[in-house]
Amino acid sequence: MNELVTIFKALSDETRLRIVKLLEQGELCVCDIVAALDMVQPKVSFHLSALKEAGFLKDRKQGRWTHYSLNDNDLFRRMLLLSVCERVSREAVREDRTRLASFMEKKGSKGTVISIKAQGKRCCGPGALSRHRPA
Amino acid sequence: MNELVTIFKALSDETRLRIVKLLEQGELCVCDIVAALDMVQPKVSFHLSALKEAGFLKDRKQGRWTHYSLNDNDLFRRMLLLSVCERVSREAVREDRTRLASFMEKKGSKGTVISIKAQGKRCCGPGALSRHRPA
DNA sequence: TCCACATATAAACCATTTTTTATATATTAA
DNA sequence: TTAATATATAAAAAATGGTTTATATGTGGA
Repeated sequence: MNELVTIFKALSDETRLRIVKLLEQGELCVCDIVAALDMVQPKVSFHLSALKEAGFLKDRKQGRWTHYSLNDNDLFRRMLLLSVCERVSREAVREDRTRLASFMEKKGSKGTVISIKAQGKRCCGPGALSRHRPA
Repeated sequence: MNELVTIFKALSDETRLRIVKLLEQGELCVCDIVAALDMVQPKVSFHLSALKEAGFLKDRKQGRWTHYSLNDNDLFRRMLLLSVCERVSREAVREDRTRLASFMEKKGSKGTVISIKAQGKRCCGPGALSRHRPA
């Protein structure tokens, strides 16, 4: 019962739903999410860790970056993530997407990028992680 | 997005999951639930209203009693309720069931019962509301 | 080595939720 | 009408959750 409570609690916060919706497109590192949500980094880390504790996210450490992505190991959680992505309108996260895109661009042009093969890990939704996604 | 948060918030509390699990068997009035959970009545009313606000319950007023039951109008919520009932173990609510049963019996023998046709409204789960259930 | 960066964690603070206690409302029975 | 019962609501207290600010940790580059 406790696990169930943790699962639902993780999804009962707007910021966390926005994070899920962002990750629908594929993995992101913390600084991407910080830019997309336009929030301070500890706040984002707090919510990421709530989602991770509940089993919704996995992380991949690489150098100084931590990349988070939706965790599709468990069918129930996957179904919930899918429901969330379906139900959070494109409109609701348009600005997040805009900020993310412009942050990505800035990173690209800065030349501080380390080249990584894009990893097409996806949990749900129609799109696929397509962009070349270094940090 | 707000509605989604409300939905998940409603399910992210142990007491409310216990209530859902109790109502799996069919409608109950507040005093039944109070007895089953062994909690004070305003507390139970508070949680019932959270579940109702989120669209998980409907109520039926009859005389001095309010009978609550799972609301199966919406497919998404129904799926969530089903998931909850599936995942909350029988063990986890055994004592609730025991207290409920003995409360029912007491009511029955007290003779203060008003006769109502049992209503087989069910949302999910294998059992059906079978008992003759007045308040 | 030293510095800058990405992220995590801790502590203090603020906000929301839950619980308790008290009381109000409505209904039925006497 | 009065008393008893079932439930709801309100206000205060307690608990939990989220945000902010400051700092720690770990990594890679100069």
